[in-house]
Amino acid sequence: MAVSGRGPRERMVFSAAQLIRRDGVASTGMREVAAHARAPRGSLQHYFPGGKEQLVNEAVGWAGRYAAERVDRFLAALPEPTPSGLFAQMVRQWTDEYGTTGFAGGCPVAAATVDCAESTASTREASSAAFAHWTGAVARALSGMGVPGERAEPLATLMISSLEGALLMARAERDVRALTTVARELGPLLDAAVTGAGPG
Amino acid sequence: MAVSGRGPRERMVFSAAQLIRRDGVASTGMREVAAHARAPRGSLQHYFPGGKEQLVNEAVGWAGRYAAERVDRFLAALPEPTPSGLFAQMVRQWTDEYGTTGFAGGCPVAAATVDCAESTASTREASSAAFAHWTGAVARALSGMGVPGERAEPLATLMISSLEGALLMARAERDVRALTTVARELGPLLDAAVTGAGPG
DNA sequence: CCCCTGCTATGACCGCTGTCATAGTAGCGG
DNA sequence: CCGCTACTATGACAGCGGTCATAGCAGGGG
Repeated sequence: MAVSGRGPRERMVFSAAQLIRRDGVASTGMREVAAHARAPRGSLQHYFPGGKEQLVNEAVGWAGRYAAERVDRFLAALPEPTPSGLFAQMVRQWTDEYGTTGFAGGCPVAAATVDCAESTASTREASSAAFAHWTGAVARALSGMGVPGERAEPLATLMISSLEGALLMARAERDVRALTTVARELGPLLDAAVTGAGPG
Repeated sequence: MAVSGRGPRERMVFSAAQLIRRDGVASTGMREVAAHARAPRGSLQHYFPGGKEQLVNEAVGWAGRYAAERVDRFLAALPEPTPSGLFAQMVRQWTDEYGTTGFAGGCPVAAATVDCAESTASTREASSAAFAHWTGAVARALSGMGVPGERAEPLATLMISSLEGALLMARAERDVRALTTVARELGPLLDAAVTGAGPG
């Protein structure tokens, strides 16, 4: 359950993301990352000469790419794609995890933003890029479903914002209530955008 | 700009919330809190014999009460209260701050959740209670505007989730775009609930 | 003056963290 | 065997963290 990628470098980035999303950036130690990845401690300074900052940034970047790729996969798996269906899948991924393995982890990008937005410029930029990557994937998916171009990105932002916030509440409450609520409440609004009739 | 409350104890709780929402829980030191509050270091173990955990929990509780009280004040200040108007005010508070003092801080409850949800049970409970307090205030406000009772809390959850998530994106991007977007996109949905016609 | 209580003041301790320095090993081309 | 490169192995260091121990001070009742 701990190690998956092939190379030690890849494993360390993956492990960093795992630990960060559980304990936050500051509480995650370099030695801990190496141990979790079953990688030698000496490899840290070899693969990440930029130190912890570099490792964290790569973990955040990996998380952003992973989230975007997940969106693509959800889209491909939907029999007949609708915005609400996609959002339901995105939420479902989390309710499934929380139902089976518990409420240990949140989103690593959120953790990096909270911990480093003010202190570490490069990490804040990595978080921003990760959000942009993710938002872009969702917006493209919406466009492909018939959502007008100028409404795709705002709706993608709304989806990701709601998901991130509901994740926070779900972890605090140890209950998926907030997640299922936002999925249910937002569904009709998202599907209504396919017709092209939007607000304001 | 740093100190406001009267007693040293109150000031330390307030300062803790300020520093936590900027740097996260783990990166905020006790000595730093005392200095920020212009309070003597020796008072820490006097007022907070439970250590950092107690101080953090009280800061989170304070933030929850403050958020709820803010909602009440927004409600009272609105000429003719609507759900979208309330949400716009809640969002506006943040866009104003980010416009004037910069993107240094986020929500202390979010920070505490990210940093302590898995490691410190009492802090996770404090976060949960803070969210519940806040959600309750919003739900009561919605009810007072004519939103049906069974729809008030889900919508309140949606509002707070979207706000929290947009806060994360705004800090990462150093741009209030996500905040204004969720306010604009969610407004019509919220106002539509006043008529009583809801989804599903 | 004494004692007690609320609060403040400091210094020390220990554990942990990121980082560096140094040295070692494995493999390989020549 | 040499030399080179990629990677690993440790030990040390300096800094900072929360916490504890101890002592000081102010003030008020008796």
